[in-house]
Amino acid sequence: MTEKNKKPSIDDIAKSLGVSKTLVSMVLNNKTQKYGISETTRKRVEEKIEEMGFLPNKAARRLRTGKSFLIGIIVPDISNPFYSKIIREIEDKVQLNGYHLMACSSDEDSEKEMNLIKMLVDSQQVDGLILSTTLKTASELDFLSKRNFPYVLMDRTLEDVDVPSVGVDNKTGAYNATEMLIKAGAKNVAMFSISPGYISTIEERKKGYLNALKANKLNVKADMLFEIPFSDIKNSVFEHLDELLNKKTKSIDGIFAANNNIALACMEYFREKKIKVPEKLKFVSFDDIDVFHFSNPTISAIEQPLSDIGSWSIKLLFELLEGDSETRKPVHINLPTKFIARTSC
Amino acid sequence: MTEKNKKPSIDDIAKSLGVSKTLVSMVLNNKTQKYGISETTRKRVEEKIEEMGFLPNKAARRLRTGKSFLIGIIVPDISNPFYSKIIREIEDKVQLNGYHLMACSSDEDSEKEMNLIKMLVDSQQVDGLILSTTLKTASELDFLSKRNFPYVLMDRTLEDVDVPSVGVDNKTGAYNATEMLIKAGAKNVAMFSISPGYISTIEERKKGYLNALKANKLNVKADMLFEIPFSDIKNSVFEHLDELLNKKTKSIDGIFAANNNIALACMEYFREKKIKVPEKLKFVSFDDIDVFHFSNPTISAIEQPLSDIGSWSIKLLFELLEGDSETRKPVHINLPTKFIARTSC
DNA sequence: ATGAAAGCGCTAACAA
DNA sequence: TTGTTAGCGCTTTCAT
Repeated sequence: MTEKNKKPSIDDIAKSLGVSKTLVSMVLNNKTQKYGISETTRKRVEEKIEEMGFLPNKAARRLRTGKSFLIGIIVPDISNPFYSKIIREIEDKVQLNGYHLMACSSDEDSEKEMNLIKMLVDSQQVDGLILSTTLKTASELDFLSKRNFPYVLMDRTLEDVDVPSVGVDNKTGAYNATEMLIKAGAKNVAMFSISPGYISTIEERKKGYLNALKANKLNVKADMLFEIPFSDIKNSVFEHLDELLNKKTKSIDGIFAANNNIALACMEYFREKKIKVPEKLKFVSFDDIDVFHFSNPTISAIEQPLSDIGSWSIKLLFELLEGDSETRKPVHINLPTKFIARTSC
Repeated sequence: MTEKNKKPSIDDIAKSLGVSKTLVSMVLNNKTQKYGISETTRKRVEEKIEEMGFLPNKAARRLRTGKSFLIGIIVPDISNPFYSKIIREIEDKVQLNGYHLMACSSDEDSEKEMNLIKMLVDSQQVDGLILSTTLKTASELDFLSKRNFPYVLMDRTLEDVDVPSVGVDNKTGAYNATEMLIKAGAKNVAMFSISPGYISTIEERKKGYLNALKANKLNVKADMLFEIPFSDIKNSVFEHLDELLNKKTKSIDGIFAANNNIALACMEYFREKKIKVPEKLKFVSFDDIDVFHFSNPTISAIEQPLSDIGSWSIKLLFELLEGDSETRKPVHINLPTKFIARTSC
């Protein structure tokens, strides 16, 4: 039971070399130039580090410097392909800069999200945060802004918040989607939105939908816009469809699904109940996923530039971290979506 | 520019209460019972903590105790739905125990994986590791075992490794899949495997495939088993299919895809080239994903119990962490798969 | 029932 | 060009 297997510390390196740990630390942090350390000693130290398999203890470094080289990211659900693809993009990018990622799911629950934020910021001490937020108001994030804590909003934004954000043009996307439904002949177009309905992306999509109805002189009735609760999507979608499709009068003939989760539930319904799409019902969804490409019928969808969303988010965050942007006004990136025409409308 | 906004430390709490930080620490760690701290002081401390919004600095705690309450998980690709669903399951479970997750992608690259392991273990000091490994031999992980570092193998296992593992019965799954192809009338069944081919799950699937051919007295020729490189799946699949389907003699009439990535590439080919499935070609895949359920045709697949894989993995890891199992033999969980019959075969 | 003090491994200000 | 030292915030041993 010797202590031989203990991991070497910076002190062990220093002692076995007969130098001070300051020196080792300098080498570790590439500050040999700055302090005019000779090439030879640098090499000697580097070799010893290699030889002993030394890796700096991040906890100690973190405690000392206050920097963790950790980025936190919170999304509603890391297993939703929309988010997992974005996260993957970000993972690759942060690695390049020596950072690492802690990704968490909020389940569309603001309270859970606040807890995650606090744990990431105060306990784990991440250096920055990327938020696809479920929060209602910017004020809930005031404590971050007050501390000057670097974070960016991704996908979803908030009113009156003074931080960088990146998202897509949801309103135009939804407008196009709805219009495509109408052009395909639908006269009675419902939208299946999702709750909480105050989420910026959803609000914009609802606006786009309503605008398209207006622009095409269709009945704009609030009773054609349904909010499906996130926690019970399938049941809720099924109930609504049961009702909407069995109405004697003015049964719907078009549906705009606000996201991929809802679309999948609708598709499940169409399958089970053998609803003919697009004959009986035109259909289009926001968020393009693999399923839409292969399904029968294939599903027209609004595609979002996932990797751009990811890379812009982390780019803006790094700009914040690098810092001299103190006074600059926060950037807001609004990326275009793309309508993918398929057979469902 | 006052220092007011600085986060409170344990010392701040102690001072503002006129007690020692030992006391505060005890309260923080629920050791008031153990040390016989009075209920009243405990309450007083707790209230102050609440009032000042104090959260313990994990870096300091980590440095002091050597425990991070972090679990690392490495999979080939966190955006593959197979893994992202497992990770999600684990995320929920670790949270319950006060742990947090750092998930990383290895891209099927052993070197990258080794680097990730080192960074998670030595630098981030995660308390445990869940590995869906791309490594070739257990010996590469010897340094972990030697240190008695807690980790479990998930999905993929390694020969002669003395740690807990959880996976599914790949051989039987592949056997069933292949047999279904044969029962559906295929006489010339190819398998599209993936490289690196030494991965345990893939090896087992290959064995299952070959066994099924033998058991059904079909030609067992090595030239019907193809290894698709992970980094270039689509092109490789397309090339192989181009060749296999345009042979004058004994063209293939059945394909077993080793995983969902490969299956998607095949399906893409079928679409583009208008290959009739199952008429011209029977098809079945390992890994069930949403796409298979909705596609045209729907794709028969071997379903793996994702949430069980996740929950078993973290359960076994926690058993390791909780510790008194020193001498116990490591558990190996082998979960059953399920054949989902659809129209592709 | 509570406090004092050492020390985890590192960085950075200051000394030499 | 290199070394000494203080201290980041916490837990834990030992005192009281």
